[in-house]
Amino acid sequence: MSKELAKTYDPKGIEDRIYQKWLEKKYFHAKVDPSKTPFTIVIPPPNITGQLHMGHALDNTMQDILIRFKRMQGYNALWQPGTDHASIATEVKIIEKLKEEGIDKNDLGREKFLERAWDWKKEYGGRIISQLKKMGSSCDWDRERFTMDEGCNKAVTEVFVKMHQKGYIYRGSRIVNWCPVCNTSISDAEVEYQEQAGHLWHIKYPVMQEDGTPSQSEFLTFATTRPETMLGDTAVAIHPEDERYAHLVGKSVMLPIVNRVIPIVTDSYVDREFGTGVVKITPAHDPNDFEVGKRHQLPVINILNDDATINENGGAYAGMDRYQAREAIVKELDRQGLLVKIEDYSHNVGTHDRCHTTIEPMVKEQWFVKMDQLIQPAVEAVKKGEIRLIPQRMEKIYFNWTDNIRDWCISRQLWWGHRIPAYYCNECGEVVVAREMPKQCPKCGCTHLTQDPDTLDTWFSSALWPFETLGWPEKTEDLDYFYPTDVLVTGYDIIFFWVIRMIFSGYEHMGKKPFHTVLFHGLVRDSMGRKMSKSLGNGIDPLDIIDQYGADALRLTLITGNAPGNDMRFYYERVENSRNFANKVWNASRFILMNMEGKQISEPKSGDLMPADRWILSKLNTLVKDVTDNMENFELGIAVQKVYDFIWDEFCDWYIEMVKPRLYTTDDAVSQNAALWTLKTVLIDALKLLHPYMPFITEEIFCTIQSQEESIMISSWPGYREDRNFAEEEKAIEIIKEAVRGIRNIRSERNVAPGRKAAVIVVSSQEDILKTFEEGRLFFASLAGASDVALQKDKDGIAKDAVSVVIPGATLYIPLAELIDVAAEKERLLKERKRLEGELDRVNGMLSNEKFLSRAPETKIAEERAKLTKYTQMMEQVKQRLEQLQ
RNA sequence: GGAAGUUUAGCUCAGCUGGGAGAGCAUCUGCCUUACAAGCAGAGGGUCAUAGGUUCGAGCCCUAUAACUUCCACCA
Repeated sequence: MSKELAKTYDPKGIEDRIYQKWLEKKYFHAKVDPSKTPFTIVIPPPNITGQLHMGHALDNTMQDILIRFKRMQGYNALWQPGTDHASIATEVKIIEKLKEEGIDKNDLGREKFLERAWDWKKEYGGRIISQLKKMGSSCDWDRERFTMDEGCNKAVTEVFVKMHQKGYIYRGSRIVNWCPVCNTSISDAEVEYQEQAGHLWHIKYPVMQEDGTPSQSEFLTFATTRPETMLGDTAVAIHPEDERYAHLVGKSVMLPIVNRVIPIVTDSYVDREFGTGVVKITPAHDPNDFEVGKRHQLPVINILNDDATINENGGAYAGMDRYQAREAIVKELDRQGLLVKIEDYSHNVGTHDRCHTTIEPMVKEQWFVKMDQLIQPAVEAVKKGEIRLIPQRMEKIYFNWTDNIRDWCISRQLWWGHRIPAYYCNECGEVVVAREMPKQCPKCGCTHLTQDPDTLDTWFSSALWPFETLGWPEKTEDLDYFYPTDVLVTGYDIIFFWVIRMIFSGYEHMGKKPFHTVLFHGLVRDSMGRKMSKSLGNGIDPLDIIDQYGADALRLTLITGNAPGNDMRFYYERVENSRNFANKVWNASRFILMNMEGKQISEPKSGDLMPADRWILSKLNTLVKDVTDNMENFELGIAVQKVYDFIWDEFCDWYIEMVKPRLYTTDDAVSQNAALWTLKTVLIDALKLLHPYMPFITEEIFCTIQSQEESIMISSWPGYREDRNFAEEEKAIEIIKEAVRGIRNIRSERNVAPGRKAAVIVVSSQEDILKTFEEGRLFFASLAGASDVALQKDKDGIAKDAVSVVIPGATLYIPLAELIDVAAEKERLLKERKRLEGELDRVNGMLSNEKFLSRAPETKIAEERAKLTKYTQMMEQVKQRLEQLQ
């Protein structure tokens, strides 16, 4: 590798080359090693249908930062990758593709369909993986898994059988959410409610008289949003204490059109305040009605086919679409004089979160997971802090769900997925749940059994992800060593789908939590705050950004200023800024390399370090401590902000500038060596701190400077060192910085041409301050644009009207003819006096407050006392100057 | 209906356990100073939503209010 670096950083080419090297060197690979502590993250497996989007980019950046950080700290870091078969999402895609070819799924048949699905997986399953590699993700690709690979299949079957034995999985007729387009049931979590404008139809049913005929005058009126469901009505309900209808208790009504006599039942589910206080009961198509039906032993009449057309129970309406039937039925009721009125009504309609079809509640025989007991350890774990959610407020959302937990419908009428390991006897109907197809029916002994055609909810397998990827149900070394994993990083949008289910599954099957920390991030939105979506066309492709600005710039953009769990907006301007920072780092390194050229650099003796060297080393030392602390606490955005500020402001804008005169103009080899050694040392440690965030550029520079070392990613994380804590030098350099800023300020204010040099006279009665300036004379002159720096104890010989700068402990004079303007000088000093008066009032106020002195911590009081001294001193200097100008 | 979040500089957002308000972008001024114009130096800009309270001290804690956002439930 050449030591010649280009003038601007160009990530193209560099990134791929470096990633290739990492792969070849197997740096991402983690092996069981009892001498090291493991640190494990399992990736939220992306869908095989998926393409990398900004959400993935953020998610994976965070994981990679943590993994690289821990790896450098010496942990045996494993980032377990893989992909998800994404049952319904993939099946929908394949059906679409088949449609383009004019093929219907059902004509193709299950086996052929699955072949197509596996082809799809082969073709697209790898796409997202290669995209993750572009991001720089340091996953252990040797361990890549798939939720439908052999091991995961085994795990799923094992879990299903075990939970069935324990009674946690059961089969039953329940109201499920049915998607008539996808032709499958879906879980409650997959239902998305949308506010829709609709109508409220007020309808009346005639009350049956004693003689068994419907009354012509007495009716029960109620309202409904889905009039077509009347075909399946098996009762009407009133509140048991509703006096208005007390006389009807025990009577019946005639269900029009169908001409079925149905009972009037009383149930406290009815809200007397709503509408007329009467509810029609359709047990087959409404979850609440289903419950009422159970309580009153009402018949359940399903009136819908799976595609939401009316079935044979709908008589004349059979075959009609649900909405067609609705119209026709309303018309018929109107004709019979039973339609009271139609109101506009806006209400929430459940839709399928994938296809946004209005779901139809239907009674179906499905498989469920009984949740009430299973969820308990998951609740306890978060309550007791065994599992920490970041940010903590996610706990409330978590408990809100667990407190209202409902059984989980896990069967799907799909083909792509884990087929349910349940077998039905063709002869006697016996249901057998087993790891393999039984040879014969245990009840009747016949050999004709058929496997349940349904597959499992895709989240059923991902719930097992943290342990199935490590080898479960086998007892593997990996499982023993890496489980429980450490941190899970994911978006808050899948807390119910995935996070909670992994937690209870971990406790249930492993007897241990799956991870100790869940780090949530928010959504990446567009610059207008909208969700990025295909329909809006406002998505930004991370790969385009990588192509334009580099993966490092993208990663930095996503993590900077992003607090856990908060949504963020994506701006090109911010990526540009990140790119600029990369360039800054690049050029600082280039500067250092250029100056190192041909020189042997050795570690200087402590006494050979200049105050500026000690200052930056001390600053770096503090930075190392702070950044490590922040990262340990998952404050990734704060940590990188500090590294950014340090590199740009302290290191580049001050230290490098301070050091230039030593490199350019001195013949002092000892001082030069000290400067170069410090530059290199600080740069390398800063690069290490930055590496988890910007892996490529840091690697490129590190390898160029440290040609004898092979990679920054396996170098060790810097530690805080007591011997690099230089409080005195920090203070001294801060004084000089203040002086430089003061002089620059005046020069700028008074429009002194940058090239115009002027002498500076530093006047201070304090030996230590004069010494500081003496030691920093060289760089002070260059930074303050001074032609000469004179140091003196008093202001003898200085023109009375020379412009001055007051800093704590010293007054600086610039005897430049064009700056002499007594009036302006006075004005400035008066302004400064006013500012100091304010400061002194504040400090004095605090220090004269008895309660402050008795209650505030010692350190705080000492701090304020120091300020008092400083401001008093400065005030004295300002007053003296003002007198001088009189 | 229940819950959570947000409200800080013109814009987008940080601000860790309460101890003198920060960043990026944008704006204004001056600089192509041999690492970097993707840069350097300087400047302006905030009653931290409102009203109370706790505290020696509140952007941060408590209460209420307002606006916006999101999640959960789904009463026909």
